[in-house]
Amino acid sequence: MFNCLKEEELIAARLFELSKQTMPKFERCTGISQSRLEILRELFEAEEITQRELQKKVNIDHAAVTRHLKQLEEKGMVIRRKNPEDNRFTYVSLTEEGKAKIAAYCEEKHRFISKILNGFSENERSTLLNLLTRIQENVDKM
Amino acid sequence: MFNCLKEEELIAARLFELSKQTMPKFERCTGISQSRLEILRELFEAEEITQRELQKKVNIDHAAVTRHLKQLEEKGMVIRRKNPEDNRFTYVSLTEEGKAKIAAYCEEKHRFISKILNGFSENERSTLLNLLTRIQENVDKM
DNA sequence: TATCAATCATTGACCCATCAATTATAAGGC
DNA sequence: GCCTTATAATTGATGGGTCAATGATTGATA
Repeated sequence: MFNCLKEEELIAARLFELSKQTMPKFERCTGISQSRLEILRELFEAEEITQRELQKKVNIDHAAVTRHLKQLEEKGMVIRRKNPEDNRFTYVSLTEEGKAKIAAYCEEKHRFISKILNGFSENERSTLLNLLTRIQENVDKM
Repeated sequence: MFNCLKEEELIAARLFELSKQTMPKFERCTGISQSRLEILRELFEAEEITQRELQKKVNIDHAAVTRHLKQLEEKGMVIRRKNPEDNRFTYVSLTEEGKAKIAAYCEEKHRFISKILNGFSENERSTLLNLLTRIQENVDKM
């Protein structure tokens, strides 16, 4: 009746199901959430970066970024300081301790992803990446 | 250094990004969350079903199911009654009002999904579905 | 120069998910 | 017939996300 069994619907269902199942498993396996690890990785690559810039890169809400950083600061992984030229901006950077910890997280993440894509050929991987990228483009347009 | 630029990592990043962006857009476009709509669709197909069975089908936590149903009940879309043979179980079913509303939601969902998969050929869709299914199988094994 | 608009960061209110603990009921072994 | 065990549902604590409102600072302008 609702015509919900078409292939399109199945794809959407898979995508949804996949993220629903994968997110919590990722956290259990790696010991950190995907968003938080993404933040740390951006910080690692940027050396020092504005909170605003960071927010644009990881693409989650301002508020969520603020809260992540606050917790990371409490854990001693991150330092924040105001831009002396313009007090509205705050720069964020990793502490040495923070940098040291990231390696292990990335290692776990890497292992996790390999398991998920187990059995995929080179060809299949690039096909998949291509298809996902096109979906992403469609979503961006909305 | 952390070897995070491999294709595998890009695929994982896309998948994550996709779900992060799609979920909120889905809700804005359709007026309902994916999980809640999934619950309603299961109820529609099952006529009457145990909360436990429903939980297994939609594959979210018990607690979340309870809370969804409570809200759906308050909105008059759902009715719950205890199994007289075994009071531990509670049956859930849609009200007439609930049934009436689902059609519109599914319509919106359908439109949304079509936009997301815009430009995909029949072939590409089945390839994608196949690849996603294989990822799902890998995730299930973990 | 005093004010208004723009920008960044923070906070509060809310939604949805998880896990762990609790409650209620049923069933089985002694 | 009681006590342990198992199962369903609920509740509480916590984490992560959104949006909307607020604060703080800066820059432009009348």
